[in-house]
Amino acid sequence: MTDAIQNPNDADPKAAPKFRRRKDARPDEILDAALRLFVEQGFAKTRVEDIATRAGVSKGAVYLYFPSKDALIEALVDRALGGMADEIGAAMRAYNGHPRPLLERFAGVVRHHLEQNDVIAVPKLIIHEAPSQPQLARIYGERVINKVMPDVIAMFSRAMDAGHIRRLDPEMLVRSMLGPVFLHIILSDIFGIVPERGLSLDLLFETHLSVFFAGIEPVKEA
Amino acid sequence: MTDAIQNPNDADPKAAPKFRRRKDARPDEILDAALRLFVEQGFAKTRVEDIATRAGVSKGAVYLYFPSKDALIEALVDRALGGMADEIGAAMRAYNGHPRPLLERFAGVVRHHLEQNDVIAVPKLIIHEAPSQPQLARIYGERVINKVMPDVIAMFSRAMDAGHIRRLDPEMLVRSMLGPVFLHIILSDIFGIVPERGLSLDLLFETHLSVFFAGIEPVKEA
Amino acid sequence: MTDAIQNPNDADPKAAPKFRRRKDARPDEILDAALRLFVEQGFAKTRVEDIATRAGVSKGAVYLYFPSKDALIEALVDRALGGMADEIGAAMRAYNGHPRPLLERFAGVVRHHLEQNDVIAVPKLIIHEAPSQPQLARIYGERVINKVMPDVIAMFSRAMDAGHIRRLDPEMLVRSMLGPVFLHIILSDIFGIVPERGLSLDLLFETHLSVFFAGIEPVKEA
Amino acid sequence: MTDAIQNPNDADPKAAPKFRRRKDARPDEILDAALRLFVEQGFAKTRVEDIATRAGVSKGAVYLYFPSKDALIEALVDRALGGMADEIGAAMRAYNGHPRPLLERFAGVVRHHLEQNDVIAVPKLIIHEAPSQPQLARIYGERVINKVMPDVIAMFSRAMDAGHIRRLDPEMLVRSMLGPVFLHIILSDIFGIVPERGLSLDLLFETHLSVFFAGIEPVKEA
DNA sequence: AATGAATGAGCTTTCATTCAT
DNA sequence: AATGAATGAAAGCTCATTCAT
Repeated sequence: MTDAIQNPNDADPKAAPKFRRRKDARPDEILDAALRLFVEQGFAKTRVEDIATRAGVSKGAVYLYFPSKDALIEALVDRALGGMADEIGAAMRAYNGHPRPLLERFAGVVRHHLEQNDVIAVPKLIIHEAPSQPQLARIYGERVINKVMPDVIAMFSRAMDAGHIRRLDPEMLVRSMLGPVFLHIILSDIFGIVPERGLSLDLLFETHLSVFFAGIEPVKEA
Repeated sequence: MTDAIQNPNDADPKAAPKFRRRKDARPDEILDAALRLFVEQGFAKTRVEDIATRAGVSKGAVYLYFPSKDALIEALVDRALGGMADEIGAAMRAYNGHPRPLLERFAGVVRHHLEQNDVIAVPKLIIHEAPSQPQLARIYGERVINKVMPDVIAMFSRAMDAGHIRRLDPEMLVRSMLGPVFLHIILSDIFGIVPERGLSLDLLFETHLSVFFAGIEPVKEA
Repeated sequence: MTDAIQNPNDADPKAAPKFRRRKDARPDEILDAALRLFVEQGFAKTRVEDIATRAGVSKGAVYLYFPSKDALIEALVDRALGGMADEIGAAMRAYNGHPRPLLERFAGVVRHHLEQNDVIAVPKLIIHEAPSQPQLARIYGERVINKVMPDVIAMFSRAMDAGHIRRLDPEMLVRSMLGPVFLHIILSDIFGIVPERGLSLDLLFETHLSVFFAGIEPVKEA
Repeated sequence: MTDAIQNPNDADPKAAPKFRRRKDARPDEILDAALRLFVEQGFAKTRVEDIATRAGVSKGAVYLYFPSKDALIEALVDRALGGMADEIGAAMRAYNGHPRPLLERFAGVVRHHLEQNDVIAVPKLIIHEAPSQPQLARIYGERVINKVMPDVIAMFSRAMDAGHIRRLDPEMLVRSMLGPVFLHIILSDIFGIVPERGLSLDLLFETHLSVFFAGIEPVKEA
């Protein structure tokens, strides 16, 4: 899943004059090219020919693997629906202690992906294209968000029951947990608003986690 | 602040409840129609003729007031840039006490607009169209976000100096403050993910503010 | 006829706050404006609104006097069909001596119009618009050219009979007489090819008439 | 010289009398269709779709080879700029005797093209479209007229120095030489004015050359 | 399997013409 | 008589999709 934007078409197209690319690589290369261009310029502004060129194939070849331009964006979402959601869900369900260690572990993973700028591309794409491709948002919402959300909520609920954190609406707590990171991404991605100091992600996570965990700590009796 | 997308028929000076119309209201009516359609279906999928029809005029009339389709989206952003940013900035600069009352007041305003679904439409539009219309994001970023952000940051800094809240990076604190609300909007708007219980906005603000303010409270000495 | 481009809209449109322009001036002012613009940019590239503006009236006013844009160009040709053709024809028919004095007199008239750049505008217009407005060329050809041509031919024939000039096809002689002037106009008008020295018209007429008259002189017996 | 509008199907290297077609001939076929229509109806009145239809392709195919409608007319002029100007110039520069034989040879070439109605089409087009496409006139003027003119002038000057013809302004002499032919073309093309007797071109050249050469003959001493 | 020339529906934009005021 | 806002047909151009090679 993480190779979503891994090997777009490593520079030299005719470097392997004999080793025909493993057949199955083609569709993925096309999707990689499409994802990049969709994120860069939006779905509507991206021409199928551009995708083909970027993927190092001909326009016609795209249609050998995908029946339409719309199918490309759907395939992109499909490809991104892989294990992650299940993994996260499983981890959440299996967890029982104070949320902090678990969430800090996930923070590390998210940070990694943000730096790689890979997996994040698909959600970004969906946000941009949601109005014109509502089915995407629906699919992604159903297959990713609705899959993970209940497990996170349940994890928070257990933590409240166990007294690890104070009692709050667990569904809204998810927004408090993810919102700041989400906003940070949007600000830097769309508006190019990046804090002046270099390691902004470090600072973001440090600050956010500090506030969040202090904010959900059980109230200390006087 | 509320005039960002105010109904162009307000403040009608000289009755004439049925005729009138021409010339004055037109541009605003067209922008209203455009905004609605752009948000509903995206800029690319919206045809100029649709906008005209929705505004109750002919295709040609749109070009009487706006030189191109692109100009429509720019005019929309321009129209939304009114006083709001200045007002918020001024309020922030004038403020000196504990952030809570100030932010709760703003929470109320934001809630109101979320329920009206008016002013929020333009930022939503920008988020969707950012890749294909980068100049929009730039303008909005420069004229709104960069205008308000420093004042909010300064307000947080003063509050830290005064010991009202604990010392944290104020720039990141802005993300912690706004992020959860922002994510809530995106989740409900794009993915249609709405908490089952009715008054989700109440719950959102209650939970978020509770966590946020508890999270930034000065550390109590042992 | 020579006022065709005389008074387009002498600068100040509201200089005569009381003396309403003689009603009948309007159509002529519109035609003047139209002729200028048609010659400058061609018929197709000229918008009715531009004509109206140049004439100092509103777009709608043009349609008060002319039923369509096509009608403008036809009216222009009509207006140019005035006396000149008849005058020239009459002069030709009345003439009986050696062609030289007569033609030199006409050369002076042509020179004058070339310098004024007025009457010449309509034939120029016809040349440019002939393919898209064939009826214009037809009318002009029938009402001007075919009217004058026979009289010139007859004049040449009489001159041959009288032994003033040598025997040549009189119809072709007309081309020899007018062609060089015509080409000079085209070269300077379309290609901007103007001889370096200043008084090119002087030189043109001097050279051309010298060659022409020497060329048609009766052959001297050895 | 004759390749200016040469049939694009010449020189077909590998038979295939029915298939073939694609890719190679297309641009020329489109230009041929465009030229015919531009000359027939003018640039503005000709729709790209008409050109496509006439060329036997679809509207889109035109844009496969030419980026815009304007580019078509420019390509037409470009295509016509081939060797002709150079050839004529070279012939003029190389020539030293009495102008008559040289010019009579060229008269033959011109006659031929007039009968073929091929190369002449482009200058005609330029004359008609000059006001709306001034760059065409500029290009043609620079690359054809200004290229040939100096050589013709120089040739006349040499002939004067050698006493072959009498001393006249050589620049104006060019107009005397070409003007009658030019006017003949315009008269027949635009106004449909054709002398009644059949072989008008024969008569034209005979008369014109007779007058011209008699007109420039050195003055005989008494 | 792969290509890329060709197609044509669909969109933006222009502007002659109309008509309420 | 005069205006200029409004109309909508018409045309240029794009690009997803097809298909002969």
